[in-house]
Amino acid sequence: MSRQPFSSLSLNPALLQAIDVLGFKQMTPIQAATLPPMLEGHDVIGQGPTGSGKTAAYGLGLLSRIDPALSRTQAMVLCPTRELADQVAREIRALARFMPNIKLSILSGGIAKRPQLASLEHDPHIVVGMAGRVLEHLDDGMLKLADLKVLVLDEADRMLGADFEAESRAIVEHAPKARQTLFFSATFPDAVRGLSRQLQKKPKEIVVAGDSGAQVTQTFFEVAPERRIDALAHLLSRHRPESALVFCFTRNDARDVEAQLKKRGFEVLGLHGDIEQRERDEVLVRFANGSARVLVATDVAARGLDIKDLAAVISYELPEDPDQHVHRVGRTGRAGKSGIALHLYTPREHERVRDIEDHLQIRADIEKLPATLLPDRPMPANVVTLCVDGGRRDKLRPGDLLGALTNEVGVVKEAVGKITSFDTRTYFAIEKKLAERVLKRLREAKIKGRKFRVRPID
DNA sequence: AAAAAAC
Repeated sequence: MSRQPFSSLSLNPALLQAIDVLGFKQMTPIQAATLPPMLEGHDVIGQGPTGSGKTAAYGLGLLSRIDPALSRTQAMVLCPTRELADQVAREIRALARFMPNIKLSILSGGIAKRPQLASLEHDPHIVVGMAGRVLEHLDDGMLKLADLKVLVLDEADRMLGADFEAESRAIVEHAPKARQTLFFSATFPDAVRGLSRQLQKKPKEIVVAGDSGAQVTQTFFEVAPERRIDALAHLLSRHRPESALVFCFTRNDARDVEAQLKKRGFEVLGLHGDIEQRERDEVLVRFANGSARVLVATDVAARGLDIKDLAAVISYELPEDPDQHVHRVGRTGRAGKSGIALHLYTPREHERVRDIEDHLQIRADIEKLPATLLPDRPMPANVVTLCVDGGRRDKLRPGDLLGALTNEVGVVKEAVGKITSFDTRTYFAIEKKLAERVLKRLREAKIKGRKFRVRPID
């Protein structure tokens, strides 16, 4: 199939400019297949491999239908985790960068409602969020959907699965009948296709052949339950991936594995539902920055998260649902990059391997662990993440803060790796050997007459 | 079992 440039579509020049700045060249197959029907106003079911640009596809689709001059909520995206909602919001903001004054609000739980209420006072053009908090705002009458044109269910099979179905449906009830409804995911069980008939109108069904993880080498290892943690340490010590996301079945397991690995000298972060949201956000920033190379998580991290250049996915335990396995593995090998996936299973979980084989029509590569496992070889990180607190939003926006800091403190500029900004905070990744010096300079720096709080978050 | 509103 020949790849086409975005310019072959009748996209708004502001969007084409953003696409150019973001460095997107041609459309990916899922983008090329879903954008034309979306631009014509059709409902769409878009199934495409993990890491193939589905967010940009529906992001461009919904932004194309927004009238910036109309201060009403015209598009809404629902996601299954808070971290994913944040990421989707960042991506849409980046695409909307050259559109005039597009307002986007993130409506997720785990944080105070008050700032969200303020953001809803003048209706945002776009809302990205989680079903629960969105429903609260709808019930309170603070979020109004009378002018909604586009509703997106990201990870649609999850949003319409048993856990979220009722909430998703309740939200759809609040939306106008005349709307465009878009479903996107890498996986669509038949049951969800059935639900589409109730929520969508004559959807165009697009399936881009699922070579999810084509660039990922997968290997399965059988292990006795009592050797599981040793096997994990062995795999880490043996492969020493630049970064590794380790999946556990339960929060308890995730907490245990995190603690055990720490005890053995590994630098590890944890991400799961028992951790406070603020901490979860920081953990993800630190991991993405490379200030720890191992992240132990539950399936909260299984879907959608785009962690740049993630080298390895490791299943400490396999999920029961083979689709969930597809999503986990899809955290690596994104956008044509390569990756490895290593999976541990006990004899009694062998059936899960079979299910994966049947479901994905693959032959699992099963390898034996050596009788003698390798000694622990921890993987120290060579960067540190600094958090710069920019104070109140109305005083200084993240962009200004960043510009001010890099100008003022020259050393930062050369030392900075990745940068992530949230509402009032900016995170810098800095090489460890430079960190102390930079930290000192930043602490002394006054920008626009104000002092900033700077702290390492490691 | 996980996630998720919130308490």
